[in-house]
Amino acid sequence: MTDETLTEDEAAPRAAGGQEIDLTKLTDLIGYQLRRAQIAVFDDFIRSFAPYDIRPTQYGVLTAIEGNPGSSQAAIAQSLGIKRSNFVKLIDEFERRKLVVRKAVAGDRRANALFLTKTGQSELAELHKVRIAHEARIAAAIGDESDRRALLGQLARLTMLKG
Amino acid sequence: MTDETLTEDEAAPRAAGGQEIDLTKLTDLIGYQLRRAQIAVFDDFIRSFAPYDIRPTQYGVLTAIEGNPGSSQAAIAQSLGIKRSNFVKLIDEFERRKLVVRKAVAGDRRANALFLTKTGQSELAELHKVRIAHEARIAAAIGDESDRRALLGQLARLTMLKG
DNA sequence: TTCGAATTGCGATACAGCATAACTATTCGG
DNA sequence: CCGAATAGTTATGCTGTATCGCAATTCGAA
Repeated sequence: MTDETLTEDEAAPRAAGGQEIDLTKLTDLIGYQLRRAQIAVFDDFIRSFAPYDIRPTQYGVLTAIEGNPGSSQAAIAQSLGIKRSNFVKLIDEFERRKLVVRKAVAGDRRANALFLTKTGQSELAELHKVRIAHEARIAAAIGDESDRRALLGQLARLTMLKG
Repeated sequence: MTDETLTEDEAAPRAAGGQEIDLTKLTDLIGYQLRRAQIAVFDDFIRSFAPYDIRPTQYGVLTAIEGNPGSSQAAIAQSLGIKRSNFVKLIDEFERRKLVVRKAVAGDRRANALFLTKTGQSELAELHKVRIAHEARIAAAIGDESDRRALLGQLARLTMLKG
C-alpha cells in the first residue's frame, strides 16, 4: 500500500498479461486441480478468519484441543501432522493470547496437558460459527449433501495413498 | 541420517505418541481433507519425479511451455499463478540444465519468448510417462473413469470460488 | 508526437511453513 | 540400575511465496 500506481498483478484482474495460455494438459491432472482447489478454499477460509487473526492450522489445533482436552502436546501435534518442535510456538502464541493453558500431567512430569481457557472456549465457539458460514459457501459450490459426502470420501481415499 | 538412535517421529510409524485423538470435527471439513489429500498426492508425485530432479511446479512450467511455445515469461507465469519475480530463477535453472531457452520476441524487446530445447522436449516426454504412471495410481484410488471425471469437476468448481 | 502510465524481466529482501539436529529433564524396560 | 526412549524446547536452514523497487521498453491519450 506504499505504491501509488498499483502496477502489480492484482491490479489487473483478468484481461491483462498475455494471450490465452492453454493448460489442458495440466487441468486434467488430479494433483494440479487438487492444489488449485485447496488454494481457493484456503483463501476463502483465511479471508473469513482474518478478523479473528486465526489461520487454518490454528483453527485445527484449537479444535483438536477442544475435542481432546488434557492431551499432551506430542499427541495433538502428531495427530495433526505437525512436528513437536514447530508446535511449541503455536502453543506459546495461544498462551500469550490466553486461549490455551499448559498444565502439568499427574504421572508424567515431562508432558504438558493442553486445555482451552474459558476465553478460548468462547472464542472458539465464535470461530465455529465462521467455519459454518465458510463451509456453507463451499457446499454451495459442490452441490447437495450427497455430493459433499462423495467428495469427502474421495479425498479421504486419496489421503490413504501415503498410509 | 546422521543420528544413530533414530528417535524421531518417522521411526515410530503409528503406534507411538499418545492415546487416540479424535479429529472428527476436522475430518468433516472439506478444506481439511482437501489439504491432506493434496499433500498425499503431491508426496506420490514428488517421489515419482525425484530421480529426474523435477518438482511439481517445474513439471507444470515445462508442460505449459510445451503447449504454448513462444509465450512470454509473464504469460506463462501468470497462467500458473506464479509471480514474475519468482519465475525468473525457475527459468534460469531450466536454461542452466539446457531444457528451456529464452529467445527475443519480434515486436517487443522487453519480453522473452520461451521454448523447450530438443533436450527439453525429449526429457519432458520421459516425464510424461512418469506422470501417466503416477496418475494411474491416483485413478486406482478413486474408482473408475467416471469417478475421476466427477472428482475433477468438483475440484474445478471449488477453484471457481476465488474467480 | 510527446509524455505519463503501464508492462517486462530482474534483483533484493522478508517472512511463513516445514524439516533436522541437538539438548535437558524425565520415564520406561530389561 | 542403566541404557534407550519420550516430551518439550531451542536453534537453524531450506523452500515457497509475497513485496518493493528498478531499468528498459512499449502503450495510450492528449
